[in-house]
Parts: sequence; structure tokens; C-alpha cells
Amino acid sequence: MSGGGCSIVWFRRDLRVEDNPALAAGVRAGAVIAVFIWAPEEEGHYYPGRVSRWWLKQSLAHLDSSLKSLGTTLVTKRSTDSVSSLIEIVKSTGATQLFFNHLYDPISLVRDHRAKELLTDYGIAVRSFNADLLYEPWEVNDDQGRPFITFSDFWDKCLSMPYDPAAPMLPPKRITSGDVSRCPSDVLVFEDESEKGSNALLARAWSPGWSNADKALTTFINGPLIEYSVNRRKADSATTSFLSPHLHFGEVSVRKVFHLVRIKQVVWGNEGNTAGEESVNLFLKSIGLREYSRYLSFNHPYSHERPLLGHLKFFPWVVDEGYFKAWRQGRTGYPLVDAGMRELWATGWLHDRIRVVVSSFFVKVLQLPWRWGMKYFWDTLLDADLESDALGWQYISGTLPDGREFDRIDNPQQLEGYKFDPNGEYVRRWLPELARLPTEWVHHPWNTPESVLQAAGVELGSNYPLPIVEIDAAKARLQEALSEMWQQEAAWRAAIENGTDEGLGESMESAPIAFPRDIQMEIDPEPARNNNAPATMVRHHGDQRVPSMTSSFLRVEEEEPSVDLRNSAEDSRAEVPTNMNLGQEPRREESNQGGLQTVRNNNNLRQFDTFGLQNTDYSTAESSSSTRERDGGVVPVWSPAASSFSEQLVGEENSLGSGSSYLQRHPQSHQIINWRRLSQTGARSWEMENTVEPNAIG
DNA sequence: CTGTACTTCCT
DNA sequence: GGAAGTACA
Repeated sequence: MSGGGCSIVWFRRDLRVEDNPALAAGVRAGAVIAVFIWAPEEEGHYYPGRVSRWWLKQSLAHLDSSLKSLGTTLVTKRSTDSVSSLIEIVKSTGATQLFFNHLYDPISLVRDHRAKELLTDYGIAVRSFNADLLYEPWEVNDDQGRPFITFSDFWDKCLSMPYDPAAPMLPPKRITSGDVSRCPSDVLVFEDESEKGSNALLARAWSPGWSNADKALTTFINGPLIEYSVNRRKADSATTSFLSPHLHFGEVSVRKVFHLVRIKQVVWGNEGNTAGEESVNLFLKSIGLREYSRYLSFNHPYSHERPLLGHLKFFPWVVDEGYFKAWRQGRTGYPLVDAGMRELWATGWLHDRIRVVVSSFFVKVLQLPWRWGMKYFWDTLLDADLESDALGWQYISGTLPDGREFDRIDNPQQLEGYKFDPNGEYVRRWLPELARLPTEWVHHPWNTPESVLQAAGVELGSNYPLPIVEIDAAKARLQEALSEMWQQEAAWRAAIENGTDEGLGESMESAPIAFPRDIQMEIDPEPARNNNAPATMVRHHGDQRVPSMTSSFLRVEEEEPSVDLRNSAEDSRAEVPTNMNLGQEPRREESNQGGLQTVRNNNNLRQFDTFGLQNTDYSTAESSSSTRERDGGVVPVWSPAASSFSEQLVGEENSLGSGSSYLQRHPQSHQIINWRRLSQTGARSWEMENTVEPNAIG
């Protein structure tokens, strides 16, 4: 096809040969050059952590061996600029086409757009595909064609779309290899000497690689899935799917997961197995959250570093590295939290429930800035995933429209972990110093009788800490912090109205809470795990300001773009994109909603009506055309204004004019994205459609 | 069977 | 905090 040149299939987080649309397209087009480019510097702060790099290394080796058995090989390149490397590969191989699968994190959106532009200019036919999601983010909209702002609405829609997700494709039977004789692979280094020892242990517990992922999926669906709803609340149960690292690297297709799970659902539905059906719904929901994380990232590319809602803009986060360190080391004095943090450090894994516990503790009790916790998760989790983790932390922090109240420490008794760890086995496993405490006391040593402690060999404050913060103190401090936040907010508004402080919004925007320097390097309680970061890692933290140790209540804002609150939204709201979906060709298969729950929840927006702002001028939001004529069709174009639906929200909610207005509760919600920084990267509009033909651009 | 107090979970 | 479920009069 296309003149007979070979195609580059650019692998990224789609390390599988099965149900890989980019690979399938390459195979269909003729000879294939399979490429992986390792350019971690492109990730900025989010240089992958040790365990994540370990996984990637294994997964790539696995993919390479699969490709070899199919007739080709994986070309690997070390790079600081993926797009330049692609052009080099084009030059050295004579490839005429490039295929890849979509990613939705902000860095990839920019980079992939640039890849498309530059390579198209170079005369290369570029096509990209959906391999990571059931539906592309722009396919899932409400009745007015606007993106959803709550998960439940989003997920209800996904489960009731008029067409099913694409059916998974089989792996190619054979791949014709392109000529790579003049395109040598670089040896990719994913771990340094100091990391090898720790990494060796990982191989005992995990088997990266797409066919292992497939086995894990089958095992889960035929086994633990049916018990999922019952067992999911046990901290150390082996009944989670353990698919998340596989899914992160795209070793298994989420569409295959979805299809196989729905088959089970139909079977169990016919059998009247309600427990099984409930399990399926819950498990699919966790798949849905992963979908939603991409959806949010696509619609709000800064959701990994900025709260989606602005109402915590003035919250005085506790910038205290001592707290942060205690949390990381599992020395907070709360056994369940500490057990979780030690498990995370030791294994790179944490049960979802425990993730909620430790992150909720981090935000609500310690009141540390959530981005620190998110960064630590990024550095340590085997399944570290920017979009999913951003969603999780924003949810915990109460900065999502459908999240929880911020001003409550929910279920403080869950910190006495009898719900997730009723017999204390989990705590005893990870906190040997508490192993001899009776179950009755193992979750709350702080009020355990002295005689019991002595008998168990526990000396509080010595071999196990007293609670770093008492729950009651944390509640009180939370209230103080909130009133301080409201004062700051009021002062800020007053200053703006007086015109005396125009610069504040700007300065806040440019002063996010810096990560503490080198957080990976000082964590380790055990020298054997010392994580001597390679030079590249250090560099990413080198330019960070270190938070002051002396001012634990230093007020540091989560940044927001400057918002001029004086003008009414109706006067100046941006043009509303209307036809994002026109170019889509919905698949025509008959929709099968067999038994899937489509109960519609109420939106249940939170009552955070503290600012009382109603007139908000989102003048910083740029307007941009959301569609482009192309090949006789209109295709959706990712562009800042098109994906930022703040202006639509303003329009709709203000026109409702009711006391339950969304924006009355969340006056600055969804005004979160500083598009200037995006445009600095050179992206004005990013094609995400999958049918760009050569020379169609420009 | 309906009303109501109580519990659980919430992305 | 509130919806949705549960137990019981």
C-alpha cells in the first residue's frame, strides 16, 4: 500500500500484539518496523519510578520475543525527543507510514500531536488509533454534546452508548519485517546497579508481558471475579484482579477485559446469580474509573497538577516534610496506614481500599498537599498511572465535582482498620513490632492498656510511634484551616475589587507547592532499598524549591489561573463548541446492554456554597474552533477551548438561575487550565481522530 | 404492606 | 452529608 514503503508501528503503552489496532494497521499495510522509544526526560517530573521501570523492562522484553516469533523485532531507541527519533527512524528505514495508539496524558497529547504534524510534513502517512479505551473521550457526551462532569453520569453513558466498544482483534499471524539493518537498536537501561537487588524480588510476585496479562485476566475472570463484591474490602485479599500494571502498559486490552467480563455477566444474569452480577458491575466500575481518568485528563490536561475545582485554592496545606516522611516510612502511629505504606514501599503494590485509607489520611489528617502524595505514589507504585492517580487523589482531596466533602474526615474509624483487616493479619504482616498485640488492640495501640502493650513488647514512642496527629486534633485543625481559607478567599476578592492586588492570581498560578527535593532518595528505612537515583532523576528535582521546614502552616496555594470576577459570564463567555461528534462514525453493531446497570444517580453536587460567587468571567479561556474540514468530513479536533467546558457550564448553569446552580457551589470550578502553557508547547489543536490521511494537514 | 430508624457506602 | 439499602414494628 501507499507506494510499498514499510510502516513504523510506534509502541508506547500498548505493549501487546493482541487487539493492537496500530500494529494491525501496520501489518495490513505491509512490512512493519516495530519501535519503542525510551525518552523519560519528556515526562518532566514524572520520570517513572524504580518498580515501574522494572515492569517496563520486562514487558518490552516480552513484546520483543513475541514480535520475533511473529517475524520481526522490536527496535529500541534511547532519546530525549521521541519525535526526532521517529524522523531518524524514517530516514534510516525508508518508512512511509507511522501508526500508533492514542494516549491521553497531557505530555503525550502534545508530543503525539507534534509527531503527527512533523511527520506528516515529512511526507509520512500518520494514523493513530484507540487502543486504550472503550470509547474515545470525545465520543462520550451528554444530550447537549458536552462532556460529563461526574463519574456516575459518564459511566452510565458509557454503559448505554448506542454502539458497543470495538470488539477485540486477534494477534497477527505473521509480521513481515521492514528493513532495520541501518536502524540499530539502542540498549535501554531501566535500572541502575543499586536497584537490581530490590527489583529481583519483584519477579517472584509479578509476570509482566502481554501474554501473562492475558493469563491474569483469564484467571481472574474464571476465579476471583465472582467474589469480587464480597472480597474487595479485604486489605490483603488475593481477589483483586491485579491487572492494573498490565493495563497501565497496555499489555491487555481494556476492551477485551470488558467483553469477557460482560460474557460472564450475561451467564450469571441468566443463572440469577445476583452476587456475580454485582461483582461484575463493581469490577466494570473500576474499569470505568480508569476510563474516566483518561476522560478527565483529556478534557482537563492539568488535572494531574491542579485541582479540578477551585474551592480549595486558598487552603493552607501543611507543608511539613517531617509529616511527609513519617507517612512515607509508615511511622504515623496508625497501624493500618503504616502497614499500607510499608507494603507500598516493599512491594510497589497496595490494595485499592488501602490506597484510599493512606491517601485520605494524607490529605485530611496530615493535610499535606495532595500532589506530594500523588508524586510519591508515582514513584513507588508498580501500576503508577498519571491519569488514574490524579483522579484518585483529586477524589480524595475533594476537588472533583462528584467527590466527597473536603471538610470531613470520613470514617475515622476506618483508621482503626477492623473493616479492611478484621483479624489484624495485614497489620501484623507489615508491622512486625505490633505482631504480638491481640487483635482487639492491634489497630489502636495508642489507647491500649499499658500491661497489654508490655506483654506484646510494644513501647509507644519507642519501637512504634504514638499517633503523629490525633484525629480530634486533625478535625479541629481542618476547621481552622477552612476558616483561614475562607478569610483568604474573602481578602483576595476584596483586593481584586479594590484593584489593589491584580497580580495575586498570577503569582499564585506560578507558585505551586514544590515537591520536596529528591523524595525518593531519603525514604528508605532500609539501606538495601536505597534508591540511588540516576542523574536524570536527580535533575528533575534539582530545580524544585524545598518547602520551608520552619513554617509548617505556611500558606501555599494550589494554583489557579487568574480569574476576573468582576464581569458577568454572559457578557463575555467564550464560544461554545457544538459539534464535536460530527465526524465520528459510530460502529453499527447492535447495542447489547444485556443486564448492564444503567440506573441513573442524581448528580448529587456538593454543598460547598462558601464563596457565593455567581458572576465569573472566564476570560482566560480561549475560544477555538472545535472542528475542521478534512477529506470531506468533519473530524473532532482536540483543542483547549473545545475541551474546556467551563464556558458551557457557566452558560447553562447561569441560565438556570436557580439556587442549586453548580457554579454557585463551585464558583471557580473547571476554570483550571492555563492554556498559555499548552500553547508554549506549540500545540494549538491536536488531532485525535484516527483517519488522518497523508497531506491532509496544511 | 408501609413507615421509619439505622447502617453503609460513596470515585 | 445523603441516597439507598436493611431491619423491624
